[in-house]
Amino acid sequence: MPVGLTEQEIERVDELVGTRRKVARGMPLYLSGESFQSLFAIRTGFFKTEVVSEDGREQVTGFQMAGELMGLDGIGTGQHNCDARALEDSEVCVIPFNRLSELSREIDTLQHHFHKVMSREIVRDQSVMMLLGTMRAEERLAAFLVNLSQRFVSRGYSATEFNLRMTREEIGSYLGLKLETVSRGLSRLQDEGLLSVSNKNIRIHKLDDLKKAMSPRC
Amino acid sequence: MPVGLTEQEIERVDELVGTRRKVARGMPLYLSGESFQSLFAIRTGFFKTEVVSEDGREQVTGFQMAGELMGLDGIGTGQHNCDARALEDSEVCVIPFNRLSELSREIDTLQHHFHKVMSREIVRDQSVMMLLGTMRAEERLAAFLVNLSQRFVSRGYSATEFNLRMTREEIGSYLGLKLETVSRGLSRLQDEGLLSVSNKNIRIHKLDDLKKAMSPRC
DNA sequence: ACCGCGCATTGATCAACGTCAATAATGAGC
DNA sequence: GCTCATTATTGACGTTGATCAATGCGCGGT
Repeated sequence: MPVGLTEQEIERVDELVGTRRKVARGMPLYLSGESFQSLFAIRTGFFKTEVVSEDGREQVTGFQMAGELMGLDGIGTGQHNCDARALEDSEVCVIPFNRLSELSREIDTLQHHFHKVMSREIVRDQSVMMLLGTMRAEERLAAFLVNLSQRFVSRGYSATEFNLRMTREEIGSYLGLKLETVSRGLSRLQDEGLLSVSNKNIRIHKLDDLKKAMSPRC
Repeated sequence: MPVGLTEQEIERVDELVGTRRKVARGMPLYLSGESFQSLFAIRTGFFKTEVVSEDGREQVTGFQMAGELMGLDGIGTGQHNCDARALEDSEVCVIPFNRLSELSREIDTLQHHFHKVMSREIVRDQSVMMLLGTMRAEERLAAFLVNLSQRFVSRGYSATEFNLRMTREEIGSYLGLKLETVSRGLSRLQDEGLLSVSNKNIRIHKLDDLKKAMSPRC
């Protein structure tokens, strides 16, 4: 993943990425409480991460797609702090964390890259906090769809047509809304002509207006 | 901060912490957009961090007290992504990030400690996401006060009596509530006999019940 | 291909929280 | 110590999104 490495360094980073692991749709990659040993880089597929609080509340904390790194939350305690579950048949690279630590002591580009990835995860979480703390239901939905669109396009897929891999309930959990509110919100965005929804298929007609819909109404 | 270092290592970590800096109440430690150079460890005082979105929305993303580290969000982009502002006259240690990087390549205890701190920040942010996404107003307030209480007690202060350094509006921003709702919530917790509020002074009478108030009603 | 269950949509009602407003209390600065 | 601006409290009312409920649809699994 990092750039600017010598041939030899690239080789060593390659062998760091030990094994691959397939995860069938619905199956966990790891569960909260399990001992943390490795990070996981998604090769193909789609995941959700979910935290469960002591009193039984559940919340989806993120959706991860190809190229993204999972498991960073486990470093602090040595145990995973959330469940990671595949939303479709997926494959990940297993990155043993102690080997990553060693190697990043020798290759400073790798070290720097790793620190940046962690930092960006913090910034991402803070923008979700902002979404949950200040946005209204329809704004949250618009922000969610625009974010997905951007991530798809940066992977070479269409910015304006894609399939949701998650249910309305999972979207709602992520956005701090009930599934009915998600459904109504999508219908409303459709009525406004910004997009078409057919089950999990989304076609965005007016991406600019959808971005505007992230801001407070008129 | 890390433990288990040799004499010599401790010395080197000490000289890593270059200078100290005082920040008067209300003054910024750093602002969003400023070039990121250093992390800051709080020696004394109290801070808030606040993000401002493009469309002008503001949200307090955290309150930091002595011993806590600030600035991690800047590593990813090389620019600070939030404003950090002192809520009372404060003093911080300036930790130049490139020197920390170098030193953590040589002292693996330091490296590991730093990774843990970043990871815990991610976990903390996720628990705030859960608070914002699933809790009701009074539950959020209870969780906020219990969290403050725990952090005070771990610093040797009273778990049951302390002064809030922030306004109702700042609490509300952090908890995704309006200041009136915060005020009403505190009054309600007082009516229920769980605590006494007198402006910024909080006395918790029933810490156990306050913890229970974090869970869904009855 | 079919079946059945999970998922989605939509409506009606309600509670929680936001908004607007008026007043009171505090404390920072002179 | 006084004053004024900031902060906090409380009430009345409005809006948003949750809840409860009923129906329809689609897709995964056999």
